[in-house]
Amino acid sequence: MLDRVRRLVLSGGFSPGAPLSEVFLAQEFDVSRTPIRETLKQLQHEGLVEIRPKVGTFIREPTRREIVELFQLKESLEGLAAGLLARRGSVPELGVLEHNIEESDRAAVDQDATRYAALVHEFHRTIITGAENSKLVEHYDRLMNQLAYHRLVLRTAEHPGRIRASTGEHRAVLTMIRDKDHFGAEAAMRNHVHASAREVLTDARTAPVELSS
Amino acid sequence: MLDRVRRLVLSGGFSPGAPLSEVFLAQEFDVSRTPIRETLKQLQHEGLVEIRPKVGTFIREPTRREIVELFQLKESLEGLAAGLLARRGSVPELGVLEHNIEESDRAAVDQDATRYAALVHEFHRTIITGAENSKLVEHYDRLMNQLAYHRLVLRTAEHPGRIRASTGEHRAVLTMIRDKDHFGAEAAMRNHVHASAREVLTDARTAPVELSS
DNA sequence: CTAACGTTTGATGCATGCAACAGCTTCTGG
DNA sequence: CCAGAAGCTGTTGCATGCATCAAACGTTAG
Repeated sequence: MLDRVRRLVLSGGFSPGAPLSEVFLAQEFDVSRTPIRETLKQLQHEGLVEIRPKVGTFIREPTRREIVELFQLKESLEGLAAGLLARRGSVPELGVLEHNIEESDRAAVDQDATRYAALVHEFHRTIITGAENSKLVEHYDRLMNQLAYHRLVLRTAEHPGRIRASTGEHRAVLTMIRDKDHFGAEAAMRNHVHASAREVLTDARTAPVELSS
Repeated sequence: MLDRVRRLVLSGGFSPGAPLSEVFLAQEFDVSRTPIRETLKQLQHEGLVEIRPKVGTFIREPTRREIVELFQLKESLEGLAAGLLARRGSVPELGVLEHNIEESDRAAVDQDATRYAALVHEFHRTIITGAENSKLVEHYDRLMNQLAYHRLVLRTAEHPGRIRASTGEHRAVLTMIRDKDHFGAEAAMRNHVHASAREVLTDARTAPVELSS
């Protein structure tokens, strides 16, 4: 139930601020209001919706400031993941990551933005899960849900210049992991996420952003 | 409602694995099962309890591995916070932190472990909130809830040796923040959390721990 | 015309009741 | 004495109904 409602919210079918009536969702999923209510409370806890008591539930649009905050967190968490992965004894993910970058390159020259975005997502997620820290995965997922990934990133993926820079940064991260340089891997990943965040934030709107330094 | 039940769980009145019956909690707080159910679902999402479908809700004891994972995250998040704080233009928290360390020193010489632990907690929390990143605060709170702070840390605070080392590390962090050395502040904080985690983990049980490097 | 007020409406908040199921207990056949 | 099955019990899962309240609307006095 939770996943189904979450998917509905993240699908983008509703514009931010749109009301999510309990009775509507109940009819939509053919259940009673009770399980819907439980679900909405959890989604509120995830930051995806806002429940105004006695009024209703609304899809939450993160403010620009919150997006900056989320990217700061993303940078930290992904850096941690890359470092942990580089520290592991054997890293069976290396092959997957290598293959992913090759595919990404191909998608880049084909200008296939959708496929490229999917590959980038897979690259990052492979590193997160490869860190073998289940709590990190939980926090990361939570983070990415709030970032409403698709809306922001898919738009960015349409820029060819960004595509090239991104695969280069991915290669840098991969090299550090292969060399078991956990300090370098963390730095490379943080640099990559930082650059990517700056790109997304300057692209998404016109207002200037200070992400930090 | 959520806070009340959470406090009850964190109070330590129930041993890990103890069942949390909905009807019991409903009577305890003099409400019906419905709001209790909603609350438990959220606490499950926070990782504090485990809901076995059709069976019941139980207080969740994190495994040793999960505690290690949580400390890895803690190190990363607190490092981020210290760095962000050091980057801020003006840092009004400096006075509070300075005062806190002085009080901590006093509590240390008095061997007042409880007061010392409270001050340490306040020190860390001041830095977290001082980073001015609301999402970071959310994730941090979530993290600390799962760590069942009191149980692990209060025990550690009883070691005088650790007390002295800890205030020293606190001072190092504070100095870096005052100097606006965000790189150093992050490193100092991570070092401090790492050492503290190692202390807690080796103290809590007898088994050896590899936190990382 | 405007501002304040009462009314209406639509939603949530919660209590309650029933069905369904996991796990334990007990009974029975060997 | 033991293994397996049947039922028993306590719990959750969910539907439903009523009370409550916020916001919108219309009404009326000034």
